[in-house]
Amino acid sequence: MNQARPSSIREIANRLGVSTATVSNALRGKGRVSPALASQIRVEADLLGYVPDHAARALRTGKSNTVGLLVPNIGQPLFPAFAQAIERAAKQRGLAVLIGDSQGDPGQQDFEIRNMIARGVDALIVIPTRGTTVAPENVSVPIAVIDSAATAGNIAASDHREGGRMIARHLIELGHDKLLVLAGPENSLVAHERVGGMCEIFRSAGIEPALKYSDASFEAGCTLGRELDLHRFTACAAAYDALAIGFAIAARDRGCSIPDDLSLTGFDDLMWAQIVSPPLTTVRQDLEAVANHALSFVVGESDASRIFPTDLVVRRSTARPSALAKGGKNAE
Amino acid sequence: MNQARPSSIREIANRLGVSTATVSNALRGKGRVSPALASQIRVEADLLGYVPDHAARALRTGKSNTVGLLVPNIGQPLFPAFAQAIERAAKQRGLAVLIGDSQGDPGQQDFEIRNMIARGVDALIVIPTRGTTVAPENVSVPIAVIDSAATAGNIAASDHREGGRMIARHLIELGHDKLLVLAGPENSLVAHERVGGMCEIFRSAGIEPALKYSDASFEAGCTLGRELDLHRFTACAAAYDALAIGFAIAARDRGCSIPDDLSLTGFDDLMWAQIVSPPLTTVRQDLEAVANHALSFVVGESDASRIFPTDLVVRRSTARPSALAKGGKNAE
DNA sequence: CTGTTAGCGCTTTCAC
DNA sequence: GTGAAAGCGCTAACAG
Repeated sequence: MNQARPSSIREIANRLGVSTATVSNALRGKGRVSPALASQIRVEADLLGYVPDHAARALRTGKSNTVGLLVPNIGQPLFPAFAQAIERAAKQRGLAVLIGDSQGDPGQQDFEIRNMIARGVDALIVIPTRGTTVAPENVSVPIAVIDSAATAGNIAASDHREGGRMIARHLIELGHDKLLVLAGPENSLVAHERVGGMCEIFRSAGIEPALKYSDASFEAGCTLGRELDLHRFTACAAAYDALAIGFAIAARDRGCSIPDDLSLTGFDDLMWAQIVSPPLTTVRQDLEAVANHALSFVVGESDASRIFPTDLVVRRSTARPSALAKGGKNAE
Repeated sequence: MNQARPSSIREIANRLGVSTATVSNALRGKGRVSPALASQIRVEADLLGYVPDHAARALRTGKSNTVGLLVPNIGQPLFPAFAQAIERAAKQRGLAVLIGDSQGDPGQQDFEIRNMIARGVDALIVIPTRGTTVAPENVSVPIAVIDSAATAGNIAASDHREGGRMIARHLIELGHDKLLVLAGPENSLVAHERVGGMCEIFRSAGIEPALKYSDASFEAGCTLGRELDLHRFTACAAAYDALAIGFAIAARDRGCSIPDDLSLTGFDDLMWAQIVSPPLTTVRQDLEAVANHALSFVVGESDASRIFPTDLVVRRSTARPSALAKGGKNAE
């Protein structure tokens, strides 16, 4: 079945006794070709199953119609969802996505950036690994950094800070006043924004929350849930769903009931946030919008940095503190 | 910072007064170049920050050093883990990965295959969307299909059938005799293998399990857990972790305690299988090995189809049926 | 050992 | 409207 050499523009040209330039023009609707000839060429082209050679075109035009996407760790929740959103946005624009995984390693991240540029991507979309900065200087392709409003060079991100505020307001409105914040990694700007937003609101309500830093992982949440003195708090706000879920499991093992003894919130609205029991009150990002803007930027449709609103998703892991709502479980 | 045109092989050649061929040879260690000249060339090359032009090389050699990876839905658990394994295996061989998402749509899958080939990938790795076949005929690049031993043209897969047998043996050994099997989608070959393996063992033990087909999703598991008559069974074996987890949640809501009232097993060992309560007995695939073989195949290091063993992971969701183990919870 | 030459398949002036 | 020709940057024959 496989013809050794796929047919080229020249083959079409020869068979029709026209020039390659005309074929090229006809097939791309550029230049001026008589409608009759043009359609004749198109017919011949798909008769031969002609497919333009990508490398040749890229060499000639200097554009590969490919973008690189660099994620910290595709195995971690949320990044796949991001990748999917980016892929969709790219496909929509006729771009392909070269994927790279930094595996949480800043060195790998640098390497990948170089590597992708060497491979001729037209643009780069980078979700930076924690604690790294991506400097678009010294580099010949547009780079969109997706992280947080506080990140230098950030181009598209969710409003993590406002998300934090929403969570905090929600807890305050329920009447909570003894707050534990699982703040995630100290060097994560995203976590820093989320926690910063929460603390703004707590403090303006005259509450000083207890902050606990840790990894963003489920396991870290477990550890914290096992070790902390839960009785000192009426609510716990985590900077990541994974953290909250780990915390919930550990807390339950200790006989702490959520939300009766302690309200709990997460952040990200992972698929699993609605699955755990009780389903988690959390904040959802509009990944589609973020991805879309990142692509708009790198293809030059937009030149601004944008921050996108998030949604508070109230589920059953939050309730009034039991001291206020005596006898009424899950009171709204 | 950005020099408009990155320096080419010719620039190096001119500056050193040698030919481009010599530079090319020197830089790639091919042909014969005197060591002195070669090192001189290398010095000049990285002085100029020379980076070979990928498109030009691809055009000339006909190889892009890029593989396409096509997954059914990167947003679904397990596929990200796969993608990561493939990416690692590819990077190891100096290949980049162009990622495509079929979004569960056979049409998209076809489109993506064509598209990637048109983009000049050297090879394709396809995890087929349920109910589809990928015919490597009519196509000019090697394709490795990753699915199941029963899939036509499969090149690398886990031994889903033996995994099913392991689960079944484990349940039989515990003394279960009233079996419910959540069989997943009827048109999934992977599910079919898993369930087939389970049933082999159950039947040879004289047990006829009840089979329930459904989507592979968490939600489908919930529905089944809500609707089925749980008292008729001592154990439930699901073809997917997601299904098992959904089932567990729904069953618990109905007051059914796992594993006391009902043992439960999953399949895949998702990150969440160890997180749910109780942690799920399940089967783990060696994704790394599967990914690696798929890559070996497409680069021509291997020409065989291979099936890889799986591991039974026993956790706390399985126990002896309570009728046998009266008074002892979680008896081993 | 090193240089010359001839393209890979395409797009793009520029002439007709 | 159409064609001739140049050349993107690289590698692979072959000649010296």
